[in-house]
Amino acid sequence: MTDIQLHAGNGRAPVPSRAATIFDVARRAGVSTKTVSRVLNNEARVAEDTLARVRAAVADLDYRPNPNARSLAGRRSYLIGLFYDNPSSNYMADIKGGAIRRCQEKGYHLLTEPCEADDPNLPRLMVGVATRFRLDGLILTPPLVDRQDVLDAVAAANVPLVRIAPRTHPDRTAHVCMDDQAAARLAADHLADLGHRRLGMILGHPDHGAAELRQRGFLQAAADRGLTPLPHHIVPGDFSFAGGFAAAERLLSLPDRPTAIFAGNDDMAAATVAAANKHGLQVPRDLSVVGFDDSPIAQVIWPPLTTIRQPTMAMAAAAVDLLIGDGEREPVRQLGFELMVRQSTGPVPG
Amino acid sequence: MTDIQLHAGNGRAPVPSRAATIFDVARRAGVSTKTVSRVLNNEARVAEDTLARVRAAVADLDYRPNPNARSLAGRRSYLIGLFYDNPSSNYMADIKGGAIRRCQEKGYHLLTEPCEADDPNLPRLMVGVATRFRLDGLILTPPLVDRQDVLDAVAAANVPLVRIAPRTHPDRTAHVCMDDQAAARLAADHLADLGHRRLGMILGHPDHGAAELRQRGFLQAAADRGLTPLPHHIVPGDFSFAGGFAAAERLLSLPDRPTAIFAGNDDMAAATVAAANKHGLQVPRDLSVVGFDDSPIAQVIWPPLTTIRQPTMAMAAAAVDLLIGDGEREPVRQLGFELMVRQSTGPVPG
DNA sequence: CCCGCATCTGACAACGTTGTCCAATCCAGA
DNA sequence: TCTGGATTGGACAACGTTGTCAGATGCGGG
Repeated sequence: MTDIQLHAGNGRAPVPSRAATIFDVARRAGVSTKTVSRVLNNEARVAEDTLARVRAAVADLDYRPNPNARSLAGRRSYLIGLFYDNPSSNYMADIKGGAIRRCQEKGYHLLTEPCEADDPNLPRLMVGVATRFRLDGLILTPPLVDRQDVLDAVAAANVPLVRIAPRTHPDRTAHVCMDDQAAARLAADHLADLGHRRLGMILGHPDHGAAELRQRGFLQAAADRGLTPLPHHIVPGDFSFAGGFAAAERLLSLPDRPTAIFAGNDDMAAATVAAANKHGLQVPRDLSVVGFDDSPIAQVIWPPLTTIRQPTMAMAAAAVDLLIGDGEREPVRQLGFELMVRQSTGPVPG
Repeated sequence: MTDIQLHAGNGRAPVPSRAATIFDVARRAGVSTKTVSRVLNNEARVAEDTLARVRAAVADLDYRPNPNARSLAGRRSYLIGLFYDNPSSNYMADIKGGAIRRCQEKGYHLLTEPCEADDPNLPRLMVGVATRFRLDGLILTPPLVDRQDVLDAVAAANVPLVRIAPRTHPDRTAHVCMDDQAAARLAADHLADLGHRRLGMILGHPDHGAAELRQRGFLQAAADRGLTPLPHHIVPGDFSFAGGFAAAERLLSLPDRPTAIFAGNDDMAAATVAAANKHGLQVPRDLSVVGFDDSPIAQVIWPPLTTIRQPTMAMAAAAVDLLIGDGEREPVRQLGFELMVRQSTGPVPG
């Protein structure tokens, strides 16, 4: 794990009973508290040796500023809020994980706040939390990202905001996204390449912009191949396992059921595999399934899912970066994707 | 800024541009800020009508106290810290979900902090976060719960602590647990009842107390039935899917492979099912599998897992309750369990 | 009618930091 | 040597709440 031991023996640093304050540091360094504050906040114009003395004192005392006092006095809280209402716990686990990790790296903390996507009070609630905690920024995930009243309220309150995978982005507000449409095309192409001609799709939640883009890419790729999926082979879903299972059952009960199904996300793809098993169908011999996300679930079921790898953790990390923002860069990040061919897809039966 | 409402119309309460402070409330109610504070904190001895006036003012202004100021001045932060280093993201998702929900109900917030279980600096780090944020309490999950240096440091710093599923609890320190041993017995009984006699087990991570208890219960139940599992049918695991997969492969490659496997948790049980599929074995026809936890993964694979339902979310919620504590109750909660018979177990083959 | 004891209320000082603003210092150039 | 601008340091007031403690008020009994 570690390559060099930091301290010998049990010579562990003692845990101080009372945390050091800025006064302790100032006294030890022989400067005023304000100067310590300058050093801590990387303000310019602190003499070299003063800086070194303060740094040393900080290290000696293991001093860390009290975040409450800091955000009460200043305008920063070193806290980022993540609001979400997403049925896919796999997706959210990746989002949270990516955001938390990056926050830790940068000395920030993450406040995760589940909420109700159709709560009319959402703007008030979010702005309330943001202003009270002096949040340094807000991260929104679908479908929250497309609620105009929320966006307006957050903008009016002057709270920095980064949206993940928004449907619309009229004025280049900060967001992180990927090319869902191209990715869906790639998935459909993969199925067509394997010889499948009766293609089915389980759509995502209609409130998510990505759902629409994935559908569009799917249809586009099919059209490019001269295929026209049957209307009743395209069924609604909601990105949840349960919803996907019901949708898959409908598709698989059809007399002319598709030989390949593209599910709007991995949860629904896993549900499709489960439904196939229940119907005595073997994947990929009797049915090919492609998912989307490459979330943990993809490799935890059998057969492991062929899916589009979406860099979910990286997207969340990028969102944090944009918020903490060294400011200069473009407030938009588009990340890449990749088709992960595993064992849930195979040649068309017969 | 202004106290005149800016927009009328769509009926929704407007989002104020600047949050109201305790002064605004005090002025509106015609009392001092201290009295408002009293009301907010449910202190005794506030006259009925004063109380009503203040309550009304609070409601009118949609006032919520600034948490930073609150925790800077007082001793509470309305923040609870959850530290963890657990390989099962399914288990942790339930823990976090249960804790967050209860926190929201009680007006608290949750700070989730992943960390390294073998970091020698953990005590210092945890106490640091706790004192700086004035955390109202700490929740620890396995294997963190059994690090004596952490427990000592936290106790010394006088930070309330609740442990989830600790291995040891010498002095009745606050904790939430379940009877892992009895639950494991139940699982093994179920397999024996189905006629299985060649029982295998994939153990949990040795640093987790629960792993040991589950093993003990398993062996006990076997012994009660006059069965003695072969030593090489009991293989180490680590509660992760990957670890479980490797362990399952070892078991399934054996010439005298078990006909039923009890996995230390659902992640490893799912891995066992996957490994069986890979080896061309059909579950439950050729192999029965029992998991532990009833985490989301149990119903997301095919066949759905027979498993022990552990009330993980309820345990996390109980931990929050103990921390917020109306103080009076016993600082220990033991929650129940249940065998969920689904489709990964069946009669012994042949 | 006044006293004393419960009850209730309010002034003011923390809490630990940052922002504002002015003072001190340093140095080059006149 | 003096001047003025550039640079660095420090005193003090926020920030919004709670804790302390003394003061105001009401009420029953002497």
